[in-house]
Amino acid sequence: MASKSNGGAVDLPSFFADLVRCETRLYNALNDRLRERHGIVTSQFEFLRHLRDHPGSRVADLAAEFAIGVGATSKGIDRLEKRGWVLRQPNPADRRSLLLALTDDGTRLANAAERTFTRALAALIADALDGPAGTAAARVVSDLRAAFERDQIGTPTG
Amino acid sequence: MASKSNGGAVDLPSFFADLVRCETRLYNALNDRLRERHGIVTSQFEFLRHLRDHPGSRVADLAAEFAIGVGATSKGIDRLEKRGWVLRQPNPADRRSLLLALTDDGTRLANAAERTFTRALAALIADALDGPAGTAAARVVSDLRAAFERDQIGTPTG
DNA sequence: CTACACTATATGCCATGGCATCTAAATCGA
DNA sequence: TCGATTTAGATGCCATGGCATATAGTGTAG
Repeated sequence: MASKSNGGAVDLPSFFADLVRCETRLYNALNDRLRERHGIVTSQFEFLRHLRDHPGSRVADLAAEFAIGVGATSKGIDRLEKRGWVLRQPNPADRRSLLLALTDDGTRLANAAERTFTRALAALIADALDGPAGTAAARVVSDLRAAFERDQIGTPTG
Repeated sequence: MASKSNGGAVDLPSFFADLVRCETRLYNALNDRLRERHGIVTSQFEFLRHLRDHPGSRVADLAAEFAIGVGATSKGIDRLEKRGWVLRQPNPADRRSLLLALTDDGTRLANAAERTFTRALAALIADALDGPAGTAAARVVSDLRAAFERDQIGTPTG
C-alpha cells in the first residue's frame, strides 16, 4: 500500500504537489490575461490593489503582507514608480521610511485590472469551489494562512 | 448562479490570496530546511524526485509535469547536471531528444531530501489537513489540478 | 531525393526574488 | 548627551523563469 495508515488521511506530498501545480497554472493563466489587457502581471496587480486599499503602506508592510523580502519589495515598487503608478512620499513621523500611494493612473489601473482579474479568476475556479467541499477547502486554506502568519513561518530573511 | 448563490459561496479573490500566500510561505519554509541540510531548494528536490520515480523522462516531460517552460527546465537540468546528480543520455530512438536519469549520488540525495521534505511538510500542514475538511480540501485541489491539466490552462509558451 | 514543416532542446535577454550589505535615522542605556 | 544597537529602505550579486530565437534532427509530400 502506497498510502499511510488510516483510511481518510491526506497524502501530504501529493497534496503539496497538487497545490503548487494549481497555483503555478493559475498564476500563469492570470498573468496572460492581465499582461495582454493591462501590461502588468498578477504580482503587480496585487501590489496595486493592496496600495489602493491600504494607502500609506510602507515597503515593509507590503513585504509582510506578501511574504517576500524587503529588498524585492523595494525593487517592485521601483518598477511601479517608474511606470507612474505609485508615489513614494516622505513619512513625516519617521524619516527613514516612506509612505506609498497610488497615483490617479495607478488607481485607474488597479480598478480596471481588478475587473479583468476577478472575471478571469471566476472563469478558472468558480466551478471547482462551488458547494460544501469548496467552502471547506477555502476555510482550510484561510486557517492555514493565518497559522503561518501567526507563527511567522516562511517569512523571508530580508 | 455561480456568483449569486451566497450563503456559503467562496470569495474567490480572497481564496486566491490565501492560496498564494500559503504556497509562498510553505515553499520558503521548505526551502530553508532543504537548503540547510542538502544544499538544494524545493524545486530542485521536485526535479530529483520526479527523475527518480520516472527515469528516462525527457526535458519536455518535466516541463509538462511542472507547468514551466521547456527552456527553464533545460536550464534547471543544466544546474543539476553540473552538480553531478543528473545525466543526459542520448535517446537512441530520437537524436534530438535526451533521456534524463539520476546518478547514484542523485538517487541518494533524492532519498535523503525526501525524508527531510516529508518530515518538514508534515510538521507544517498535517494538523491543518486533519479531519473531513482537510480531506475535502485535498480533493478540491486535486480535481482543480486535473481540470487545469486536462484543459491545458496555464501551460507556459515554451 | 528534396524541400518544407514540425519537434526537442539549448541559449540569450530580460524580469523578478533571495540574501547580504550599506546608509540613514531612530532608539536605547549608561 | 553620546555611543551602540536596531530599524527602514536601497542596492548589488546571484539564481531562476518567461519568452523569443537558434540549432539540430525527424517526418512527409511530391
